[in-house]
Amino acid sequence: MVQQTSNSQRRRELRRAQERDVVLDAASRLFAEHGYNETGMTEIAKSVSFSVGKLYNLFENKEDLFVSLVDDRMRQLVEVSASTTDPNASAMTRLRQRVRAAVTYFADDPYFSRIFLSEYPSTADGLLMKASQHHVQIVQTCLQEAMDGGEIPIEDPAVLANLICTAVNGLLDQLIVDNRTIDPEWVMSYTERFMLRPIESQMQAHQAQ
Amino acid sequence: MVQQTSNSQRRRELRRAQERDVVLDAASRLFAEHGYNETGMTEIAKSVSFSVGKLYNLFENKEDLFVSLVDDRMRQLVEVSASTTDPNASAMTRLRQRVRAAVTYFADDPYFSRIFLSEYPSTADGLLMKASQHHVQIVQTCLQEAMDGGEIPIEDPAVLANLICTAVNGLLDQLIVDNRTIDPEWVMSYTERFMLRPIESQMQAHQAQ
Amino acid sequence: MVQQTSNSQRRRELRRAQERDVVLDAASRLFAEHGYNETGMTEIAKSVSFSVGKLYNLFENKEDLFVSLVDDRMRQLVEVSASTTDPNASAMTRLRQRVRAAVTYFADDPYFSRIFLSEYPSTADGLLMKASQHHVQIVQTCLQEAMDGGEIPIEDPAVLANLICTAVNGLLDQLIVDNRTIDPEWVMSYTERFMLRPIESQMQAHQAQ
Amino acid sequence: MVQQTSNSQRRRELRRAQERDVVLDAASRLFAEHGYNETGMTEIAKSVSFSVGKLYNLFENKEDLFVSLVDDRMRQLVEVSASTTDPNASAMTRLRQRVRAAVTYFADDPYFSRIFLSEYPSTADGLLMKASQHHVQIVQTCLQEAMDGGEIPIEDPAVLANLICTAVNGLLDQLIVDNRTIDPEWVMSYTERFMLRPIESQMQAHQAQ
DNA sequence: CATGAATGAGAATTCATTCAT
DNA sequence: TATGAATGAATTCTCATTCAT
Repeated sequence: MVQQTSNSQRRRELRRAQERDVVLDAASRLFAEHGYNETGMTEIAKSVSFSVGKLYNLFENKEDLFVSLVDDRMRQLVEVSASTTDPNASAMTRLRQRVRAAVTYFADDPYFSRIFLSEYPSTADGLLMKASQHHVQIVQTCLQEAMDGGEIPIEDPAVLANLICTAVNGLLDQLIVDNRTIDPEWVMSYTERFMLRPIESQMQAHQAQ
Repeated sequence: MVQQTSNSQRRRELRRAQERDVVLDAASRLFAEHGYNETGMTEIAKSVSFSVGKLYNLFENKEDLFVSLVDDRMRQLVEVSASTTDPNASAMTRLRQRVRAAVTYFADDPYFSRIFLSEYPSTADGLLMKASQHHVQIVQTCLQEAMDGGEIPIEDPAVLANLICTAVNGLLDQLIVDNRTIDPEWVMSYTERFMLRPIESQMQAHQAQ
Repeated sequence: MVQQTSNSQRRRELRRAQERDVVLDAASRLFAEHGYNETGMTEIAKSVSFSVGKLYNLFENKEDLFVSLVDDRMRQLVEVSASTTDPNASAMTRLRQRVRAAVTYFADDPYFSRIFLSEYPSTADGLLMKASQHHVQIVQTCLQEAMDGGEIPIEDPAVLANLICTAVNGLLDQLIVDNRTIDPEWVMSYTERFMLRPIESQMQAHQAQ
Repeated sequence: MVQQTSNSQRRRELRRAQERDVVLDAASRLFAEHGYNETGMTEIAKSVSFSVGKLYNLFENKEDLFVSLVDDRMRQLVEVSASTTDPNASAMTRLRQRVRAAVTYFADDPYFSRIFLSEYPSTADGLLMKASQHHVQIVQTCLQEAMDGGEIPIEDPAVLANLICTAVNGLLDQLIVDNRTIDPEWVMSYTERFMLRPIESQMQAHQAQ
C-alpha cells in the first residue's frame, strides 16, 4: 500500500512537472514577444488552455513562474554545457566547448534568448542578472585554470569572463535584433578571432619577451 | 515692449527647461533604483515636491517623460563625445576618444548608466535600443574609416562596433552591479588591451605575412 | 458529461445576463437622476454592491454599459411594439398601435424615459440619436404605407414621422418634468386629436374638393 | 470727479459686456461642435485669445458661462419675438408671429440652435429646460388668449404650447441633423399645416355642430 | 485687472491574486 | 484539485478652479 501511494505520488509529480513545462514553454514565447510586464497571467493561462487557478497551483505567483522559467533554462544550459565538455581537455579548450554549447543552446531556444538578452536585468528583482552571473562564473573558472596552467596571462578572471560573455551576448543580440537565424558558428568565429585568440596571443607575446 | 515680452517668454522657457531637468534628474534616480514599470507618476511628483498636474504640464505622459530623459542624456553624451574628439586624429585615435568620452559620461551619471544597461531594450517601445544603436553607429563609422585607412583589417564594421560597445557596456555593468565607482581608466584599460589593440594587431600580423 | 458542461455553461450565461440586467437597472436610475457624465463607475458598482472589477467583467467600459442599456431598452421597445401590432390592420391603425405601445413602454420605464429624453443626442457618440431614429423609421414606414393606401395625403413621410415622434416625446417630457405619472391614454389622446386625426382629415378635405 | 468715475465705470462695464459677448460667441460654437462636457475652459480661452483667468473674471465658473450664454440667447429671442409681434393682431396671429420670429432667430444662430436642441435638458442642472419652458410660456399665453377670444377650442394651454414648441424643435432638429440650412418658411409651412390650422379647424368643427 | 502655471481631487481602467464552488 | 468570477488597490491621466506675480 505504501508502494501504491508512492507510485501515484510519483505519477502525480511527473504530471505536475510536465504541466509546469507546458506553461513555461508558452510563457517563454509570450514573455519574448510582449515582455514580462506586458504579459498577464490570464493570457498565459489562456494560451495553454489552463485555468488561472491551475497556474497558481503550479507556481507561487507570476514572479515565481518567471524565476522557474529562467532556472529551468539555465539548468538545461548548464547541463548541456557540462555534457559537451571534455574534462581532460585543456582549460581553454574546455572554455571554447562551454561557449559553443551555450551559443548552440541559445540558437535552439530563440524565445529564451530574447528574454535573456532583453529583460536583463530589471525584471524579477534582478533574477536574470544572477542567472547570467552563474554562467559567467563557469567561464571564470575555466579562465582561472587557464591562468594557473599558463595558457593565458594572469588577469582578473572575473573581468575577462564578463568580457567574453557580454561579447557573446552582443553577437547573439545583433542576430536577434536583425531577425536573423542564430548561427552558432558565426558567433563562435567572431568570439574566437576577437576575444579568445587575442587573450591567448598576449601570453605568447609575454613569453617572447 | 516686444523686447520685454520676449524676455519674459525666454525666462519662462528657461524656468520650464530647468523644471524639466529637475524632474528628469529625480526620475532618473527612481527609474534606476526601482525600474520604469515600478515607478509611478505620483512617486516622481512627490520626490520633487511637484503636483501630478505639473508633471503632466511638463511632459505629455509617462512615456514622454522617459523618452525625454533618454533623449536628453544621449544628446549630452553625443555632444561630449563630439567635443572631445580631434577631427584631425587618425580613425582609431578618434574611436578611442569617443569611447573614453562615453565611458566618462557614464561614470558621471550612474543613474542613467543603470537605466541604460538595465531597461534595455524592452521599455518604451524599444527606445533605448534605438538610442544605443545610434551610439554604435558612431563607433561603426570610425571603424569603417580605420578600415579604409588601413589601420585595421577589413571586417564587418557593424559587428565590430557592436562587439566593442557591448564589451564596454559589460565592463560598466560589472562595476555598477558590484556597486563600485565607475573608473573610466579601468574600463578603458581593459577595452584597450582586449578589444582595440587585438583588432589593430591583426592588421600588423596580416601585413607581416 | 457534455450535457453537464452545456448546462453549467447555460447557467453561467444566465447568471451573467441576470447580473448585467441588475447593473443596467441600477445604472438606468443613476443616469436618469444625475446624468451620464455625472455618474461614475464606482457609484454604479456601489449601488449594486458589486466590485468595480465585476462591472468591467460584465461590460467592456462605461460607454459599452450605456450602449448596452440603450440597446436593451430599445430592443424591448421594438419587441413590445411589434407584438402589439396587428399586421392585418390598416396602416394608420398599425401606426396608432405602434405609438401606443411605445408610450406604454415608456410609462413602465420612467428612468429610461428620462434618459431617452434628456441625454439625447449628445451622449456616447450620438447613440441615442441613432436609436431614436430607428424608432422614427418605423413610424415613417407606416406613414408611407398609409400614403400609398390613400389613407392620408401624400407628404414627406420623414418629416411627418419626425413630427409625430417629437410631439409624443414632448408630451412624455411634459409629464416627466412635472413629475406626473405617465398616463399612456393621456398622451395618446392628445396625439390622436392634434396629430393623427388632423393628418387624416386633410385627406378627407382633399377628397371633398 | 464723480462724473468722471461714473464715465470710466460705464466704459469699463461696456468693455466688460463686449468681452463677455466675444466669449459667449466662441463658446457657443465650441459647445455646439463638441458638446458642453467635451469643451474645456482652456479651449474656450484659447479660441478667443483670452487668459483662463480673464474668463473667470468675466464668469463665475463654467456653468455660469453656459447659463449666461443661454440667458443671452433667450433674451435676444424674446426681444426679437416681442418686436416682431403686432400687439393689435389676433391672438393666433400673434402666436404665428412669435413662432416665425423664433424660427428665424434659430435660423440665424445655428450654433445655439444645436446647443438648444442637443444639450437639452441634462446640462447645467436643467438650465436649458427652464429656458425652453419660458419660451413655451409665451406660446401658452397666446393660446390662452386665443381660447378666451374663441379663436380655438378650450384645451389645456400648457399642453398645446408644449406640443407646438416640440413640433417646431423637431422640425429644426431634422434640418440640423441632416446638415441642411434652416429655412424658416419650410418650418413654418409644416407647423402651419399640421399644428396651427388643425387646432383652429377644430374650433370651426365645434361651431358647425 | 491680467496672466497662465499650479493644484489635486476624481475619473476610468487594469490585473495579480484569492477562494467559493 | 480545478475553476474562473470576484476583488480592489493601484495607476495613469484630466480639468475646473485658484492665486502669486
